[in-house]
Amino acid sequence: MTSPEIRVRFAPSPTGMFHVGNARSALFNWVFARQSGGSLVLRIEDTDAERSRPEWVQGILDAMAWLGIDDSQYEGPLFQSDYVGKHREAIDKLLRDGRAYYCDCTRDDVVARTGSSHKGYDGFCRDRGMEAAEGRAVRFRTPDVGSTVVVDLVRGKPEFENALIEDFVIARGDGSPVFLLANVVDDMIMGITHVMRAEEHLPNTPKQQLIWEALGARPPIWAHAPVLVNEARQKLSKRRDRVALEDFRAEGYLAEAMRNYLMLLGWAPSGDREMVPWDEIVAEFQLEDVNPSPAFFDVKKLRAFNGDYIRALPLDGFIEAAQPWLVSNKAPWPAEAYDPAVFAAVAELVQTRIVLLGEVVPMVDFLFLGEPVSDEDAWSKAMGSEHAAGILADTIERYSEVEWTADVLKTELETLGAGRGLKLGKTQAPVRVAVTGRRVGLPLFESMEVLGREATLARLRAAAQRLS
RNA sequence: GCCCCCAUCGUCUAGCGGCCUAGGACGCCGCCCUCUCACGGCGGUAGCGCGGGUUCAAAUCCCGCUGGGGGUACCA
Repeated sequence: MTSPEIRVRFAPSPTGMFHVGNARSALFNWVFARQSGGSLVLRIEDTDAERSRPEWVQGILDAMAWLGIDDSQYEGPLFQSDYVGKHREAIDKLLRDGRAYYCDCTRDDVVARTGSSHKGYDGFCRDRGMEAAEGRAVRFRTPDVGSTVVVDLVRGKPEFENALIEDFVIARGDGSPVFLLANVVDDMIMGITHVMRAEEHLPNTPKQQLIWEALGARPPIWAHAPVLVNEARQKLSKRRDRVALEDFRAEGYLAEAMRNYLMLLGWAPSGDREMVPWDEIVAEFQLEDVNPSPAFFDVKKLRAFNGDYIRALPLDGFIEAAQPWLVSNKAPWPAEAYDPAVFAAVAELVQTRIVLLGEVVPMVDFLFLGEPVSDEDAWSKAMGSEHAAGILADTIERYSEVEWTADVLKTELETLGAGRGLKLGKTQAPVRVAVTGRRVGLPLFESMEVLGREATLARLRAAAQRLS
């Protein structure tokens, strides 16, 4: 089963935020390398100087580490720009072997000749025998006959007729190598045996395979995973859709939930299971089992997953995971107002009520803020009842003397409401808003017990005064 | 236009010729639990795109159609 010679790579370009599609490709590659005993290479494809930016490189590294793929898990990062010399050598070889030729046609020339902007190159310079010169691009001479069969682990053997593949550019007029070629040469140098990437690269594959063969090497085995799509079933796009991994992380998605969910897009573990321990996913995943049809990146399902993962955390694990939202500048209260013991006292109640870690804040802010948040809508709904003022007054009176435990507090309010013919659900509403500022939240009596008699009474009095 | 890929509930999927009056999960809708909101429990809703074959038997195999998607750059 173990095939040490298997080598895969993840080759993102640092031209924007790391998005969920990148994440899935990284995960697929990593898992494949892991379970086959092979290795993973991280290669940053930074040859598009126009759009590449160094901070995006760090973004890639950080995002991968968050998902559990840190630099101990891969070779690299290697940079494509360090290999331009090799790319140049490959281009020269192809030129020498007659597999490529110089071309000085502009795009406009081609369009003018073919009468169409999407018919592809017409082969005009194929046999003009031009020498190297400033501004002349290099084109790969594709075969006129036969076909190129791509061996793809998820799609079988797509076949492309060579005559339909245009003579594509492999080096620009300024001599710089183009992706199609650089990508192949890098893979060759790095000993890549399996190339797995998203489906959008499938049309490139016959061209790249032709380059592998022209360079005298055996092409890798390919695997094209389906694209991730939005609700309209279009490929996820960073300009149109919310896809930045960093944003999900900032909202409070757990890395474990994210990577488990991502693996489920196009693949399913054995049995009727979805939440699966990571090591089992690593053991079970098979590229051959990947579903070839596009998958909708469903945030609703991701949310449900995240909630499940949060609830599955041991209590101390949950408290730790919530820390960034509790003590950083993301929290609406001053740092000194935060009391870990207070949070610990309600943490279990919080844990079952949130789906995103960021939701801890509105859940516990009444404990750390000097005053409850102001919510006019909640106020008017809870205090609009004719009983509100009376309930508040009675509650203040009773709560001033009773034992301060959740059970007692509850019993007192219950009997107090019963005297007015009200169920607890009704009676607690004005008290909840007075104390926490919100209509919904943690169980009221436990909340008051933790808040303490003094603060609770102060808030009840403030509310009673405002009402009168 | 041309090339290529894809096609099971709204969504992600299980299914790899008979075990399927199609299973699970999310969503949605009820009910139970209940101090609000959740959690949890129970139940329900909803699907094999269409037409031809092949076969004793097709969601599963083949062909066509339709529909969707990707690509079509001196971007990656």
